[in-house]
Amino acid sequence: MKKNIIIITGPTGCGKTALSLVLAKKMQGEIINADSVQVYKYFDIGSAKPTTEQLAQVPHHLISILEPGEEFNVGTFCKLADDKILEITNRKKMPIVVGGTGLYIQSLVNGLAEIDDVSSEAQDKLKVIEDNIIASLDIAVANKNTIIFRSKLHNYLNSIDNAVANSVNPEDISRVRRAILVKLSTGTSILSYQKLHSHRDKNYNAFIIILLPQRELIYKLVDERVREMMDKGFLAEVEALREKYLNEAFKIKPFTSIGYKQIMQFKDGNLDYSDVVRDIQKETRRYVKRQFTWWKNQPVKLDWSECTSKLNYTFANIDFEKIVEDVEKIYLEYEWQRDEQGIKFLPIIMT
RNA sequence: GCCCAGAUAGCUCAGUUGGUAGAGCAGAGGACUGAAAAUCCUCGUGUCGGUGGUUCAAUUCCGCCUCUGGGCA
Repeated sequence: MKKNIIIITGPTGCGKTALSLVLAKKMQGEIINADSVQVYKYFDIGSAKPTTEQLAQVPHHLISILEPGEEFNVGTFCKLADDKILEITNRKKMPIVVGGTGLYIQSLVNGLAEIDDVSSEAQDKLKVIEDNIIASLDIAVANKNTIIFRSKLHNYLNSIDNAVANSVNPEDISRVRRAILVKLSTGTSILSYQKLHSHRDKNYNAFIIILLPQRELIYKLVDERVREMMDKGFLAEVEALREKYLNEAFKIKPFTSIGYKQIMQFKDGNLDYSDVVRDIQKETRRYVKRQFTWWKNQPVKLDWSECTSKLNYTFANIDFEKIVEDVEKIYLEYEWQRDEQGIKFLPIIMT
């Protein structure tokens, strides 16, 4: 029988942490982190990790488990989270997955195409190919951010895997690279793997609580939160990490995330101090927008059962105890066994 | 009070030798199957400050008015 899990997600800064603590205490839960930056050690302030006091209140998993240079991706997340869910369930506790990384949650619930890890040979080969492209370009455009570089890489993909090349935008370097790597490594097109999987499998009975603050409200919360991060010493945190990793920094993934990226640019002298806060706020707003798009369309696209309930609150006098009471009632009313999909979606609107 | 320069998209501005306009930023919508806080796609109608005049036609030329800078008394 499928295991029950509760998931709390929503845009950054909407109160997921606060809600998760209250819910975990009430339901004998343990929290599993589903945030792609919080898995890294030392990236604390900028990733808005729960504080030490908060971490002590309830058992937390998959937070600060990696050194910054370590590789991590959706696949790894799913494996680790699956193990934790099993472990927690065996302890007769409720697994509560909390985080804003939509892809992680989707993949945990719906599964992931089964593709072996790409070989290091494939990775080396891609590197050689990219270096050759760079070498063939004029110095002025010999940069991986240029359109010309990207279109040449896309041409290469087209030569080894025409079908994916047609389905991927040439500018979309992440997907172009991934497609090349899979083809080089396995000899099979990534499209074949994806077709085989097609998001049909459901791994858990998942009760997905999604916090949806009104746009203007969340933008205000985001602006405030960025200012708070600066007050808490965000600059110093990045400065210390920068000194620690120096020339390696460009290889370290969490440095490319919002906030860390801008402060690094500032420290390199490529961004004025007056623009740092403004830029971080702006990028966070855009990120929030992407998260909205993701969650707005995900249930329909993945054929999740429609939400039968919806909760509304005003943020000004928000009471997490009350929310948890309401949430628990809905959760208990729900009869998992009778639901074919095993997925329930509970939006919480905040105005 | 006088002189000069402005007033055009939410913001900063470009432009129309007279035929009702377009960039950047901000913003909005979307995609997403092992880098996802990543990566990428699409989207610009606004009394061209108000008013009167010249003209077939005015945001554009002329007059007056209002406001905003700067200068001189």
